[in-house]
Amino acid sequence: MALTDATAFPYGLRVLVVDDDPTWLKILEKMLRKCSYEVTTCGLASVALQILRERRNKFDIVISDVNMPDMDGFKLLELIGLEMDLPVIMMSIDGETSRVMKGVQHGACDYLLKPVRMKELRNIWQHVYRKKMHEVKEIEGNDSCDDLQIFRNGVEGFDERGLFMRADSDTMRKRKDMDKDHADQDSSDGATVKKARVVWSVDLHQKFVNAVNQIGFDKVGPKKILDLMSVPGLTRENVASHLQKYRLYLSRLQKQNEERIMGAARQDFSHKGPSDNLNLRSSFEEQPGNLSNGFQHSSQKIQAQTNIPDPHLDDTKTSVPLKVPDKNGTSVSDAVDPQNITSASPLSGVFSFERMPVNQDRKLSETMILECQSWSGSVPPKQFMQYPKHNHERCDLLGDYSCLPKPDLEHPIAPGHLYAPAPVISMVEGDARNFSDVKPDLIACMKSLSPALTCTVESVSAQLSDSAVTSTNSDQKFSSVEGLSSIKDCDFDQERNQATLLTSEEASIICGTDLTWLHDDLSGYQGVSFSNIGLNSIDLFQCNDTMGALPGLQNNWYDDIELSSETMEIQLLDGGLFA
DNA sequence: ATTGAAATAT
DNA sequence: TATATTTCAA
Repeated sequence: MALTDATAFPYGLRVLVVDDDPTWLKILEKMLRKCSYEVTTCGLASVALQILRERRNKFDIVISDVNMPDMDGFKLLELIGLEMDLPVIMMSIDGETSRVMKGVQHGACDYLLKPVRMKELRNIWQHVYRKKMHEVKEIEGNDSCDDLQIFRNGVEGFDERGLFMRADSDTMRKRKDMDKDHADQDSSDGATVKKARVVWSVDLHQKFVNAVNQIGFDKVGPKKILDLMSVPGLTRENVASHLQKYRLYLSRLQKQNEERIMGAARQDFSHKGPSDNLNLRSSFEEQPGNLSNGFQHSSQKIQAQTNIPDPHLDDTKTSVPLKVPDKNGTSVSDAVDPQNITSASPLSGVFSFERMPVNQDRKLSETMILECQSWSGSVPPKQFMQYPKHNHERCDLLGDYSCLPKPDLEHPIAPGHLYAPAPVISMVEGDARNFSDVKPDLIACMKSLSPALTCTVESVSAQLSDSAVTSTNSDQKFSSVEGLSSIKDCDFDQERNQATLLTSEEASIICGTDLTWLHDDLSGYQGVSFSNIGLNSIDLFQCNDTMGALPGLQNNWYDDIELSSETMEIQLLDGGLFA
């Protein structure tokens, strides 16, 4: 009942701790303070007695070690019981039964063994409670009130001061800076106040994310984050807790993706060797729970999620990454030096994995990006969609054409949406040849999957969402092309596409359905920092085979079968398809 | 002193 | 249940 009820916890009970071991004294003091007791310490039994005599009625309970150099602990116990009738708790390093018994017999109300647990200390108020209860009953014989009430009255009668002060749930933190005038009400008596719960608002989380990204995921620590966030009142523990949750979240995402990838691999390539994997897999990100609940049906704003490639399946031979830009070179990434990023520029600080060990932390950085999209509060939840529940089997490619997104739905834009309409730069015509040269494996794979689809990859938009982008920055884009052979080899018009041809890192290719591919071949890139790139879509190929016949087909690679069959747009276009 | 993990609490 | 806090051991 009330004894264990936290609401009955009496803050501010005055405890005298007696122990000749200064270390223990310190530990106990700290723990007791944490339990919101008022603590006085002393290292000698005789001194303790003296203090108690001098400050009669200034203590509610005594905790004393049994072994004291100057006086036998039991003697002290006896004297205290005799002179001031305070509840005394004995403690010792050993739990010898006879001693414990002796302690209890001599009037100890409890016997604690070192090391003393927080929980035990937290509960010692109950002894005061019991004692008081006893007194109250003796005096009034009144037991009609509920225990708690009696306790409160009784203990408060002990002393004028309220002993049950606790924090008002909401404003402990605010109080810090705003409550200057009547700050005495509950803080003057030094009673510890219960910590207010920190609510990780979107704003706060954004700060957190920014800090994490600035520090670098590999060396984040609660302390550093706390410092960077510079939020008054926020504690390291708060940050640590949040970081814990954050990491949990990221690993969950990663796991989901891996599972999905594995599943897709089994389904799509069971007949092929692993080397045929083009590691251009995509899938929708699972909804991060509440973030998107209620948004699944806000169709047009749905943004397909990034996929994390499975490193194990990754076959670097089949995908030719962009050349790794020299860090000291003139790559765009130099434009924003993560080192120089300050909190004043929340946007620029988002991707700064510069010093992240490339291969080890790839997953993390990828996940980071995921996180940025889905976890960051700045991203409208509606851009995410729920992973459809329907079967994940591959649909027949041709059969799927009918439900492929219409061109104008290629880049669904919501008002205030993170992604602005993407200017599309068409590549020079007649690149099929080059495409084949570039990506023979891809072609082969595509052919094997569906001959009709060969070379129908029309437009690949590179896009990488920026976690820190707020609505006002909705045009900010990260763009890059990767997973494809060197762009130059493709006869890609460098001049015309200069803005989008980022020699970048951590970029992703998004197909028309806004799928983002994160590629493992990007290893070596760290620190995405191309902001302000206005283009977010690049028409890489114009392999004209089937495009004419299938005008509605945009950016649906073989790998998108699953995806395209799962997009909301498709559901909209063909409502019955996934009913 | 810090940290991550686990136990707890709300 | 999810999320925040606290404890605890490394």
